[in-house]
Amino acid sequence: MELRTLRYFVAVAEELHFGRAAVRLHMSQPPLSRAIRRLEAEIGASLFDRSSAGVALTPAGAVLLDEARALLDHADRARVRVAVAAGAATLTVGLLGDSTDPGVTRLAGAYRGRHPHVEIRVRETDLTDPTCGLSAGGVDVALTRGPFDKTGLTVRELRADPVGALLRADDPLAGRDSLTLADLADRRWFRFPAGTDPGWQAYWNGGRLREGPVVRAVQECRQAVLWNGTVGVTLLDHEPGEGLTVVPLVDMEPSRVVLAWPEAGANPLVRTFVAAAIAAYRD
Amino acid sequence: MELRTLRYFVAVAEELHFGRAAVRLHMSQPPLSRAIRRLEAEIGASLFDRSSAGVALTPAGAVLLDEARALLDHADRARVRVAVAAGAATLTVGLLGDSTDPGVTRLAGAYRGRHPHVEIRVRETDLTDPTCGLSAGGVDVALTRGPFDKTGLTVRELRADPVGALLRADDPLAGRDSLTLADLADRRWFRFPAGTDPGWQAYWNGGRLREGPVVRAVQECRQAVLWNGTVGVTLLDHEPGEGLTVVPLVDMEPSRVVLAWPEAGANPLVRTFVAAAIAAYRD
DNA sequence: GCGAGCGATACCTTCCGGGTATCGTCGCAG
DNA sequence: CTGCGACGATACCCGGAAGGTATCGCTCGC
Repeated sequence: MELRTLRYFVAVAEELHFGRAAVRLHMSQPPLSRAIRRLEAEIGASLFDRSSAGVALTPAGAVLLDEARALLDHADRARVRVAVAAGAATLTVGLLGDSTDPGVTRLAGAYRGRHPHVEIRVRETDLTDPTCGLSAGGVDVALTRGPFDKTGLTVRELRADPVGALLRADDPLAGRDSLTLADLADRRWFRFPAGTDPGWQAYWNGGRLREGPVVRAVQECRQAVLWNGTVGVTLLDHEPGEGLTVVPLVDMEPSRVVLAWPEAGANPLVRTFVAAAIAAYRD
Repeated sequence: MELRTLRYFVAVAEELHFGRAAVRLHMSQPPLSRAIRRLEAEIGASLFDRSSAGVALTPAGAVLLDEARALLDHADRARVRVAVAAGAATLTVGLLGDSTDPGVTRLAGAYRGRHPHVEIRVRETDLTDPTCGLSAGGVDVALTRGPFDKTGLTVRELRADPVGALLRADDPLAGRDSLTLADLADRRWFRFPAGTDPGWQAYWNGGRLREGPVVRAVQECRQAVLWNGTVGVTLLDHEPGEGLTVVPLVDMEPSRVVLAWPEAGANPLVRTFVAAAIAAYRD
């Protein structure tokens, strides 16, 4: 009954679906099934009813779910206390510049509530670094958006937001209910400066690099759209700003809010932050 | 920071000596050192000061010791609660017959205090089965004495008691301060019935099988000594009984109180019982 | 009746946790 | 001051567990 196994169990118990739980755990389904079976053997009781109707918790499983959550939470708190005792109780969170996501402040607040002795520093970066300083160092964990080069990083998706084209209100396409990328194929798109992560750049360009003005921040993007009709991609629920409208792009991947942190050598508090973030975004 | 690693850490922190901790954990010293180093790397702080003067806890280590104990205890309780929910909250403890060890009742009491919802059944056996019914089945864990055939069993030593020869008070050797096995080489020793564990039989015969009356219980042994001067081996601090004395045997291994349980397929509560027993015997 | 979905099984590969042997360092005794 | 013993660290090896891919068996809905 190791903690890792309990994390597996909690994932399955919450998803009530081995496949989805495996995705959440970044592993494939067979070893997860096996781990749960071993856990059941060790506990001496079956934890799930697997029927054709789906997966359900047994009474013993329900008890273990409570216990496992409490135990994992306890472990997280223990980690933090040790870090505090070691004088390493600072966590630097990288934040994607101009983010209007209200979850961020709620998240930081929730974390401070759980672990009041940890000092959280937020470092905001412009749009040209989707890792928010992770690759440059000095940042322990980044709350940002994909996609970007993941080598050396662990990435956990928190949410997916549908996106749309940001257009001038007087654009011929501004009145449409929805658009496809083909509708915008011959437009100018804004670019990021040379050296920006290619995957990130390509995403905001709807799949391929195109010509257009170079910008670094959300405000610059808006101005580029206003000034010369450059196409921008933005979140559907963003307030577009004066003179601008947003039209849903039906064939574009949603923008994924992700948490990213170094695979190794990380600040030990990162795990606790990740856990808190996942819990906060679950609602 | 898995639970197993924390158990390792607690052992080292309590022994303040890697070698002894490794013995206690039934492993060798190098992997233990490595595990602790990995834990320190993961925590991001050193937990021990290793100096030539010995091993000492750092402040962070002291905090982790508290946290780890609490966490391991929490895990044990969680185990028990799940077992209770699964309706498997019965533990059958085998006890070596005629044991006068006062720790046993204290132990059962301590366990009931920690885990009041677990029903403990005590099954007492005579001296001919040192595994107290473990090998026969129906017993989850045995509180007994070594040595015996350990195949398929895990054995944990709790204490070692010095032993002496049990002699009639009017025996020529009864007045001696101490004896060696050589002093008793030509005596009759009691035997156990055929089929009794050979190592066990040999131990109480001082190393080799000898001729003598067949007995099954402590009272029979005493009577055999009284009736015909047969030699018995018993604990130094046992009350020998009317007409009998005990003389220390200086060249005999002490008698070890041990806990034994099946290596696999065990009742999941066994681990919690073992933990409680070790804690109770530590004093 | 058949395909899709889902958990279980089979089997392979990799790596971690365990082992033994040995080293480096330090205190101590002769 | 030099050899020796104690002790933790290091080097290296091996078996098994944990992870992966491919596939099966069952059930359900169309």
